[in-house]
Parts: sequence; structure tokens; C-alpha cells
Amino acid sequence: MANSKLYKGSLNTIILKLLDEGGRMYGYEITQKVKEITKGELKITEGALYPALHKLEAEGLLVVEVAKVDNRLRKYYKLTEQGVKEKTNRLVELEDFIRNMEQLVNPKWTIN
Amino acid sequence: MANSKLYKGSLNTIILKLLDEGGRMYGYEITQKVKEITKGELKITEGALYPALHKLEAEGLLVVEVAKVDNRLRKYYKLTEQGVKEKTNRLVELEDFIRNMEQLVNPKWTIN
DNA sequence: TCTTATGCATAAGAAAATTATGTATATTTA
DNA sequence: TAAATATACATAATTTTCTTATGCATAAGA
Repeated sequence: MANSKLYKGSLNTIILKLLDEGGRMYGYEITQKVKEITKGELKITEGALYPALHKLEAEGLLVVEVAKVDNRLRKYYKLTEQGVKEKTNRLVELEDFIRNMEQLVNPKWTIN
Repeated sequence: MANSKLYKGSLNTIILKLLDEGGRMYGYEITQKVKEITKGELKITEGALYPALHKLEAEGLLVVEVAKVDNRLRKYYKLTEQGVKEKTNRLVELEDFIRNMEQLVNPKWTIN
């Protein structure tokens, strides 16, 4: 995914959130959107993305809809009802994670 | 490490930062410190911590110093000069990561 | 005395990524 | 127009990092 190992584990959260915003997106579109938003700092690799999409679909969080545009295949994914709920959970987890990491590396106050 | 997969990849950064603050710490102490700072939300497992410490030592980022306290063994770790540099790098990566994630899940502004 | 806390360690397995491929069409550039 | 790049999907082998399950040993508390 990136030069930094920190992104490990965050791909699903990113996918769910982008699909929540975008309504429906296809794989390649997701890679481009992420690159755009992070100004090229985060590049989702295909080897990570496609298996992740398949897994989320198998878990019932996404549904796929195949389309043909300009004679090329596209698989549009969108959140299921369950996917929307899971997205919310993941975002809460992300907020908790960030808060804890901030606290660990840049403690605002200390007891001792 | 935690209920959330997001922490994957962040252990080394946490270790380096805590050692930078604490001067020198031993493994068990690190687990307790992390638990304390995150109010029990993040628990470093021994199966993750000890191999990580050994690896950081093998990479030359840490040095170990064995001590015996109350007839029990302790292995104090501290940053090497290289470890201090690496700590700085990791913290920059962490800041970038957090900034990118914030931007992805909670974009402040959009172009379109 | 039994449980919990302290303190280290490793091995087997799972999860999630990287890296390397593979296929195919469309568009841009030299 | 030929070659390179962009678009669009996919999977397999390997690596990294963690969880889970052990194991050993001493100290302290119930």
C-alpha cells in the first residue's frame, strides 16, 4: 500500500468510507481517488485491493454490479445495509486508534 | 495487540517513542505503560512485543542491558544513536499516516 | 495454598499486505 | 504507426506482523 507499514489494516476502513461517500465506485476508481486525496502519498496496490473487495463482498458488506464502459469491464461496488453499519463501527475504531496513538506519541498531559 | 486491526504495524513506532521518553525500559514495563496511557484500550501482547524488541535490537536500533531486580530478570532496552534517528522517521511517518487517514475519512475540503 | 502479578521466551497459525505475474482494451506519445 | 502508458480486472507466492498457545521461573497477595 505505501512506504509506511502503518497503513496495514486500514484498507477495509478506507474502502467502506469511500463507498459511503461515493455511492458506488469501481476498483480502479478507488485507487485513483485515494491517490488524489492523499496527494500521491498513499497508493493502493491491486494485489491488496481486489482481494479486499472480494472479501468484503463475501462478508455481505458490499454488493457488486458489473458494467461495460468503452468496451472495458467495470465492477461497481456499493455498501449494503450491513456495510453501512460496519462502516460506522470502523470509523469509530479509527478515531479511537488515532486518539490512542496521539496519546502515546504526543501525550498532552502526564500523571507523573 | 487490540480488538482493532489498525494497530498492525504501529508497534515498532510505539516502542521507539516510549524508549525515547523513558530513557530505558524493559519489556513488561512497556506493556504496562501502554495499557496505562491508553486506559486499557491497547494491550501489547508478549508474543508481539518480545520478537519486536529482538528485531529492533538486531537492526541496531536498540541495545539491551540485563539486570536482576528482586531476584527476577529484567532486560532494559534503550535507543542507539541510529534508533533515535529511526524514531524521528517513524514519528514523521505516523503523522503523515494520521493526516492522510483523517483526510480520507473526514475530508476538510473537496475540489469537486 | 492457590491465584495473580512480574518477567522472560518461542512456536504454530492467521491475517493482510507486497511483489510478481497475467489478460485485455483504450489512449497518448514518439 | 509502433510503442508506451492508462484503464480495468485477477490471482499466486511470499513476507510481515500479529494472535494464540505454550513454557519456565520468582514474588506477592488472598
